[in-house]
Amino acid sequence: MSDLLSVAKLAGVSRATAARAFSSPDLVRPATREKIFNAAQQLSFRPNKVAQQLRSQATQMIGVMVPSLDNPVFAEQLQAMEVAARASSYSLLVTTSEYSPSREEEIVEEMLRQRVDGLVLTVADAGNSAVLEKLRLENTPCLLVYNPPGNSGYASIGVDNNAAGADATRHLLTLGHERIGMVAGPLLQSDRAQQRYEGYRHAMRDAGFKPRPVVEMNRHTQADLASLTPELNGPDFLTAVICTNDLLAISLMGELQRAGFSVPGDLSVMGFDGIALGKHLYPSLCTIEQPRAEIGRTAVQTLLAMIRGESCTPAPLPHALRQGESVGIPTFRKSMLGTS
Amino acid sequence: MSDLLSVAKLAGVSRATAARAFSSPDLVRPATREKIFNAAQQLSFRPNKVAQQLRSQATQMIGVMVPSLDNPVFAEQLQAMEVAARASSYSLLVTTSEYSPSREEEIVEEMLRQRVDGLVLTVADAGNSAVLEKLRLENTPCLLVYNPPGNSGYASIGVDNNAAGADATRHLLTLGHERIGMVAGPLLQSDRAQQRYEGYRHAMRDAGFKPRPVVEMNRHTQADLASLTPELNGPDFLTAVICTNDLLAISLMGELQRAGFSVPGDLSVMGFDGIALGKHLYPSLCTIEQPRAEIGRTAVQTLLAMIRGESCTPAPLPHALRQGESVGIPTFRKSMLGTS
DNA sequence: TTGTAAGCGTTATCAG
DNA sequence: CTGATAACGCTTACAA
Repeated sequence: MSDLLSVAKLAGVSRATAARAFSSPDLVRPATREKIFNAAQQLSFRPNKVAQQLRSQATQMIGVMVPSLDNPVFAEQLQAMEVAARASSYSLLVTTSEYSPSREEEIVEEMLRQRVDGLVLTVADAGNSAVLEKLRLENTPCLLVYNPPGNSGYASIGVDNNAAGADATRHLLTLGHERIGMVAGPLLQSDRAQQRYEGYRHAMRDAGFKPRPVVEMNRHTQADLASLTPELNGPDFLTAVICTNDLLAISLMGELQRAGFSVPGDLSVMGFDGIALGKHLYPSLCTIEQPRAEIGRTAVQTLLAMIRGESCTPAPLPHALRQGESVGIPTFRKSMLGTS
Repeated sequence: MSDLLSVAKLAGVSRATAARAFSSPDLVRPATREKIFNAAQQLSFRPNKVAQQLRSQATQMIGVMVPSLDNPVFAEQLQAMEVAARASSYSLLVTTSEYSPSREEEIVEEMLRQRVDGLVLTVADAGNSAVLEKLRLENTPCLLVYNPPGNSGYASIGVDNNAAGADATRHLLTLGHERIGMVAGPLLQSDRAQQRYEGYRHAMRDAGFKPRPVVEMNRHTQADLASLTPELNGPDFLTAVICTNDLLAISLMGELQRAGFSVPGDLSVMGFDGIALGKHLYPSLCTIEQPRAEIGRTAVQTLLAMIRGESCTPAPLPHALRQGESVGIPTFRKSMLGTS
């Protein structure tokens, strides 16, 4: 591949002049500029970013680590980040940690070696993270996404999970539900799920009801009905559940219906995240919508500001309740209304 | 950030020796090696990949371009690619084209400047693509994913879309459907959708039925019922449809049910892709499953082989019919069975 | 306006 | 086994 020097030679100028023709075209006389561009074309010259990066000590690359792209929340966030980054002529180096702390460390080390200008991470548990500890000693700007801020000393982009969990709960309470449960994936692997649970407990207590223990599933994205069945029977059976993410909620709805339960007739189901698909299902998924695209965009913009040396403390982004057909009035209420 | 030279100085050796301690440890005496490692630790030295890349003229980075990460097919493929790439110590530079040919060109140009070792692309239409034309003049290895091979002269990883479209159709025919339609997003933007349609036509004709024109939606991932309604009424109403991707199918099912139609009672719906979520819905989505993870993995491995200089012609990967509750026996058949 | 020359942090070749 | 030195392709003072 041809380089600047050969372009310069062919154009009959020095390497410096050729370089300037590209980086600051107005510093070079139009005539010579033309000669240089022509030469470049003939040689199909293409500037070498690696060399630029080495020389300028900046890569214009940002390192992104998410737990898994199999969950649309992260994919949708990444989609937005990519668009935002490209708009500022940054590139994205993308990795997935598969929720494993050891992978997290390898990945970050690798990205630091690559000299990314900054990092956008979603870690398992920001309050207790080896990677973040190590990163504290570095001076590469770093920003969290989805992880609750506060636990870690790092800036974070996301919603107030605690408040959002409470909002979800209150929505169900308002409809008349009292026996509300919470369904989560492996809890220890998700600080945000924990916060959502806190919000739930808070709202339940405020309303005078006893919060129940989390029903914990083995996987983050797939509910298994058996774990929930006990809560669906007996005198104290649930009339509604909140899942800590949409995939869990969707698969739970499927399992329930397949087993002959009606949603929301027998059980109201709420999700959390607001992935695009949820709107199109039937019944459509009632959920707390995180502004995934805005989160992605804001993450990029905030990180770029940090890279420029501006210090900034991002505020939580607003979540929203998305109504959906998967939630209804609890059964006992409906009959009361019918007979009153 | 400290560099090799400062490590060397602190260890009291030359830069070359320090370098060797890392790249070929057995070429340096254990004692000095230790000194060097200690010095590196003290200075928290971290090798600079950018410099290595410049020097070695290889980045160990592969450039990936997909249309959009909002569609789980691409996200799931990317997830697998990332794992496979990291296993071979390659990194992924990820971009989205948003189905826009002009973006496709910018992106590829950018990646070539970055000197990625190879490219994995999913383009709108491989048979008629400016990017691919341009790339033909370059010597950066390039591999397509999902795009049908043959049209472009580029190797491609994916299933045989034609055969898969025919298989889908035959599945419905076998169940007794005769009035089968096909629903697609903007056709011109997807060579694979076109091939799937070809397969459908072929299978219909083989069975002695007249293929119908595609019902084309405005968006790739969201069906709108109004466009389909005409086909659902009249004497010639459809009993089954095949959608060119799962998102389309899922949203169509939702719309139908919301409008009071039963799936599959009034209309059987098939998808195409096999995204993970489809299995968990109710009714679960009957679809043609593309082995997304295997596609991602194979793409990486094939590209790495090409980078190593091995020439290889990948074979199409096998697709599979995934049974699902969204497809049933056509109504007129059911009543015939009932009264016979 | 253009040229000269010194790096950016590695690695590889060739001597010692 | 170790050291000096020359690239890799570009940018940027500083000079002319």
